Amino acid sequence: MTGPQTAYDQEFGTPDTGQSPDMLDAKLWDNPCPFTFRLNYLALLYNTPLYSWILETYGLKRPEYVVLYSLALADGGSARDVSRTSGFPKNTLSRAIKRLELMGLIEARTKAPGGGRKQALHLSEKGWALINQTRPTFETQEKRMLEVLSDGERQMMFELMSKVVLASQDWAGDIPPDALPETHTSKKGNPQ
Amino acid sequence: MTGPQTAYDQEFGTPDTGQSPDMLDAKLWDNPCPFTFRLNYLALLYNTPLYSWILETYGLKRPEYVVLYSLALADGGSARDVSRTSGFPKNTLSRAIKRLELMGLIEARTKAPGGGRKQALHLSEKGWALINQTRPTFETQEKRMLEVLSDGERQMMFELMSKVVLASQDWAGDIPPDALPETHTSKKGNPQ
DNA sequence: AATCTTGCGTCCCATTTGGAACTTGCTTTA
DNA sequence: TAAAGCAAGTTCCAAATGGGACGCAAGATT
Repeated sequence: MTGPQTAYDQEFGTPDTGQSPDMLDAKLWDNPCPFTFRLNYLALLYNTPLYSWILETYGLKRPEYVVLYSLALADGGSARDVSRTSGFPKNTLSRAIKRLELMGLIEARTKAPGGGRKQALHLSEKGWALINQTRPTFETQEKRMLEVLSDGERQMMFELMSKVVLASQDWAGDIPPDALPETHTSKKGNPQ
Repeated sequence: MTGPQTAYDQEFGTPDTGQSPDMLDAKLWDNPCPFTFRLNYLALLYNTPLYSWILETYGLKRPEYVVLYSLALADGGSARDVSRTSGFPKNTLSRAIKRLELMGLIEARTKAPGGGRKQALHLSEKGWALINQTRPTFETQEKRMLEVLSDGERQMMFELMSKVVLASQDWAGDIPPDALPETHTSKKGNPQ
């Protein structure tokens, strides 16, 4: 379905419109993808302030902090593991890890630089300290975020989200070919 | 790329540690922030293939497509509106809009370049065509994503997410000062 | 009206990002 | 055991990104 619709009646000449058609409302209530919009929007609202706080307080960029956080949860993990569970490409993480090593937040890898095969990474004493110092803030933010929900609702939410994640094998990875509106019928054109 | 194909523990011949940490499991089940991890993880799995498909098929980068999608939902919106509802900074959107205009996907703004005040943006005929052609794929992906849930569960999920979004005023924006483990003064608490 | 204030859009430029090719080393196969 | 295959990590470099300063228009204040 493609309702081209305009969710909000379009004004033709929007008269200066002091009140623009509240785009947020449109995205929330008139969106063909209401779920994934909420997903992205909440992630945004959650991540942005936290990571900018981390940056100005500790000088760590997001991929760097993500590595620390990941190792705190799965000590001995590899760069590849972090990549797969966080979405950052491996070269970005390679850089991040190099810098963390330099800062003494993760233990120096014995493997000679030049890249070997899977390298197990470990937080250093300092790395653990930083995580213990910062993680509570992330936790608190998540708690605040879910404060509107009752205990039962939170539980339900958790179960539903888990269910979707666990089934992600079924839908993630690639676009279903039959969903594609003519990817390459004729290379040029899309003659509509 | 985002096709995690069971590449988990392939071997446990790791010399010393021996354990294969399975970081994904740790992040799912051992995370102090289980909700926001799922949020980010699902957003990642959803966005990545779609936007890379858009890029190779139509040559539009993510901020560009986001502008189109936003206008399709709220025609006449401004760059600022898109920024606030999508999280991209305004200069990134300024560039995106310029390019879309150049490509004829949004109607040329009358306002002289040099920046005026709020400018209402509108999709062109071509812009609508592109959106009508692509939006179904986004929709399908969302449907596939939620296929594991029953109708009732989907409904519940939708309501819970909406509730959290609607209350976002209460928690978004800034870190709660009392949650901060001492930003720069004497440090106390949270040792360990 | 004159002036101040606010806030949108643009430009400049240092920094960051990520695709692609490469290096290295484990694993498999013959 | 040699050779091929494959996957983790690194490097290179062009491109994208976003902070900050600026210009400009529409309220707000007097």
